[in-house]
Amino acid sequence: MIVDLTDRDTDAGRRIRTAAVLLFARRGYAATSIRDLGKAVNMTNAGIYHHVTSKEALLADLMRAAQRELIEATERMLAPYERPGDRLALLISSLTAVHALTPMTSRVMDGELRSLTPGSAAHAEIIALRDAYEDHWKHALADGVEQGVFRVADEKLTRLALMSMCTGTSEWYRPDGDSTLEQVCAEFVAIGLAAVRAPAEAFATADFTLLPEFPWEPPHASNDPRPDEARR
Amino acid sequence: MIVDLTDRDTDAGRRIRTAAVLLFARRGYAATSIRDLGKAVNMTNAGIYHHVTSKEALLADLMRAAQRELIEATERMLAPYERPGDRLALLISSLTAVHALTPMTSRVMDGELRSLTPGSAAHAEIIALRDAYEDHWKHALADGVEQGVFRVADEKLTRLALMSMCTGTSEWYRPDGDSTLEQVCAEFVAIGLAAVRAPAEAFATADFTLLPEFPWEPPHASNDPRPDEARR
DNA sequence: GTCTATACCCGGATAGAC
DNA sequence: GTCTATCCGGGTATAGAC
Repeated sequence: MIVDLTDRDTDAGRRIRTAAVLLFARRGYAATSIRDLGKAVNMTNAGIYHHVTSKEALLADLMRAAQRELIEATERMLAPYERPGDRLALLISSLTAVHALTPMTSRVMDGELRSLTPGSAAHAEIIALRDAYEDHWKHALADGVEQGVFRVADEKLTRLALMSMCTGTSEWYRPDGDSTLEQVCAEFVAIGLAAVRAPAEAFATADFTLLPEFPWEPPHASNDPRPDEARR
Repeated sequence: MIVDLTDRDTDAGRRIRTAAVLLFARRGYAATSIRDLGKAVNMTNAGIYHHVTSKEALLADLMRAAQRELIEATERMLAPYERPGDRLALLISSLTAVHALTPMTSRVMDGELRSLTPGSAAHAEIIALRDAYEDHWKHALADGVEQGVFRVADEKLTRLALMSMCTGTSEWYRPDGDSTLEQVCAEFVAIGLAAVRAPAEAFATADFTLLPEFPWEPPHASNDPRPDEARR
């Protein structure tokens, strides 16, 4: 569809993407130069352009792949389930887990949409993908309300509140923190189902092996995320 | 303490700060140039420097003032209350209301800490202010747990989850949306108290007249926030 | 208090050697 | 596939006229 692609499946390509995700997540896209990227992978800025058509195309590629994988993983998880309570529980725990386990990719995905030129094909494409993902949430909530198992004041408000809670993990979750990922997800599912006044039953639990894979996500390291509060 | 101040209380100063908050919130600090700022207030870039010592000092000033006002407003609200349930309810609804009513300032406050040079006095100062604010949350949760009125798996996890929910409103809340601010706050308080397993009693309600005032916050306009999804 | 002009640097991106 | 060298625009910030 769009030929503006970046070098995949080569070793240099992967190293560049990994460095780009790290730098874009930490400093932001606008504050990261191609020269910074070059330094991070021991190349000159000109070398980068052998693997990348432009800085913006690189960002778009990362975001496109991340959004697509999130959608596919979500659909893999939801497939066997029909009940809105199960589907909402899976949406909450999978979104939480993705943000906790791949915080750098998630931060780029959630925070750099504004860096794509408005009106460009890439910008429109990423928005469409994000909307396609969010449709799963809209439908789960609408189905639950329609079937009378959810009681909600405003579906949009509820959806956005729960999504904020889930995506927030990319800012603070640490694998060596006080809670395991399973505990975080269980807690968030409990909060979410309480928010829609769903009766406390047993609902589906996320299978983390179905999560998307981002081969370029840098390892969950030292001071990231929130390097500014490492001392806590 | 720090003399690196920006022109306050003059008309030009206010117009510059208003434009800066708008641009920093929309495009990000790094992607906003002093020339952009000049265009927005009908000045050349050189004119800006008559009111601002540097771009970074301007950002620091905005963040410092916003954090200070948030802290002061929070303390005004909390003052009459002792019970952890009341205090948590007020923390939730005031943080939500501030992010909903002054989304641009809030987005800068929450998202641009990384744009202050690490190690600079301003960077350290803003972190200290943010920590001072978050201490109110820590104490409310710790007190509730200690007094046996809250039951919580991990206090840090709970605090960060609830704060994410509250701050998220700066990304999606619209005054002309389906819910009033009072409804949003009430819903979030209910979710928050459920998250700490607090018994359902009557808790204090936020008095919005005690909220901080940001004289530079641009009016809640047309497509902001989330200009990319105006069509929804 | 705002302008024009300018210093100086760094940004994205390309050409062409090796 | 990576380099050096280069183009050119735009960045922050300052000097000095009005």
